[in-house]
Amino acid sequence: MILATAGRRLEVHGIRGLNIKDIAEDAGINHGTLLHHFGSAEGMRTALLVKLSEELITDMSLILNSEAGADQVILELFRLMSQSGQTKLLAWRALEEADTKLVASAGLSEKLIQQLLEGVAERIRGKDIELARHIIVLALSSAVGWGICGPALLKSMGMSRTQQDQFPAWVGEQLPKLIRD
Amino acid sequence: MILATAGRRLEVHGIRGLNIKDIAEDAGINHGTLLHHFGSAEGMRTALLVKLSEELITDMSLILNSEAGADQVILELFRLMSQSGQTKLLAWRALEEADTKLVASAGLSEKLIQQLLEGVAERIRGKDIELARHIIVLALSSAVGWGICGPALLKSMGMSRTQQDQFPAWVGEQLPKLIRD
DNA sequence: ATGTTTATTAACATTCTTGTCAATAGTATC
DNA sequence: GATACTATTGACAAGAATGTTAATAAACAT
Repeated sequence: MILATAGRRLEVHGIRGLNIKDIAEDAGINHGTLLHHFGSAEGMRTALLVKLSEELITDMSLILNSEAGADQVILELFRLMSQSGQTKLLAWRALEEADTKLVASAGLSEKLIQQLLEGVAERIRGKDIELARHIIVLALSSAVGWGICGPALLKSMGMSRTQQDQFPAWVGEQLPKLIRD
Repeated sequence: MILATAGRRLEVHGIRGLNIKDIAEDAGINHGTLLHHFGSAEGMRTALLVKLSEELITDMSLILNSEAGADQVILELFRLMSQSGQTKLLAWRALEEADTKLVASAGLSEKLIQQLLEGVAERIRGKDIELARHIIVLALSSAVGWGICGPALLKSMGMSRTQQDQFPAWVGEQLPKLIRD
C-alpha cells in the first residue's frame, strides 16, 4: 500500500516526489512508520524498484512466452519501461549511486535479463546469443533514454505528439531488421 | 574556471558532487562567490549544461562536416555523449524538473539538433527527413540510456569490458542499416 | 584621487530530508 | 488475563544544501 502510493508519487511528481515525508503524508501515516518498515529512505526506494521490476518481469513474461514477434516484444518493452516509473527510478539511482552493483541487481534482475535473452534468441534465426545480447542492450538503453528524455527530445526535434506516440512502434518495427540482416 | 571544476566533479563524483559547497571548495573560493556569479545553484548547473552542450556541438560539427559515414557519426555521438557529463546532467535535470522546456532548450540546443538533422539527412539516400528524425531520436535516446546505465546493463548481461567498449561501434555499424533499408 | 561599481568573504538563516527515541496502541501467544 | 512482540505516533535532533546579508577588498571610470 505504501509502495503503491510511492509509485503514484513517482509518476506524478517525478523523483522529487519520492521522499518519505510526502509519501507518508499521502499514505496517511507517520513518516516514522515508513522508516520502521523499510529501514531507511533508500531501503524504501530499493523496495519500490524491486516491486516495479517484478511487475515488469510479469508483464514481459506474457509477451515473451506468447507467439508475438520480435517487433511486438520490443514495442512492449518500450511501453512498459516508459510507463511505470521503473526507468526513472533505475536511472536516478544509477546517477546517484557510484555503485553499479546495486543498480544492476535491484533494477534489472537476472531473471528479466535471462528471459529477454532467451526470448529474443528464440526469435533470431540461428539463435545467435551474441547478437541477441547486443540487441537487448540497445533496446534497453534506448528504452531508458526514451523514458527519461523522450518528450524533451521530440520537442527539440519539433515533432508532434502523434509522432511521439508512434516512436516506440517504429523502433519495434526497425530493430528486428537488424536481426534479419 | 568554476565550470571546469564543476565538470570535473561531475565526472568523478557523479551528480552528488555537483553542489555549490563542494565545487566552491574545490575551486578554492567561497560558495557565496559562486552564487553571486550564477545567481543560484540551478543557474550554475544550467551554465554547465550549456557549456557542455556547446563543446558537444563543436566536436560533432567536425564529424558532421567531414566525409565520415553515418556509422562514424553515430559512433562519435555515443562516444562524446557518454564521455562528458553532458548525458548525466541532462538526464538528471529531466528527472528533477517537471519542466520539459528547460531541459530541451538548455540541454540539446536547436543548433545541435539542426546540425544532426542536416548531417544525417545528407547521408540518407533521398534525404528522407522523417527517417532522419527517427534515427536521430533513436541514436540520442540510446546514447542517453547508454551513458547512464551502460555499465550496469552490461554487468547484468554478463558481458565483458571488451564488449562494453565495442558496443558503441556495433551501434554505429548497425543503425545505418536502417537507413539503407 | 575620488567615487562607483563589482567581486569576495564570513557568518548567519532557512528549508528540506532523513533519522532517532521514548511513549502508546494494537495484536498475538501462552 | 498476563506477557511479549509489533506497529504507530509525535517530538525532537542532525545534516546537507541553498540562500541572504553586511562588511571588506579590488577594479574601474571620470
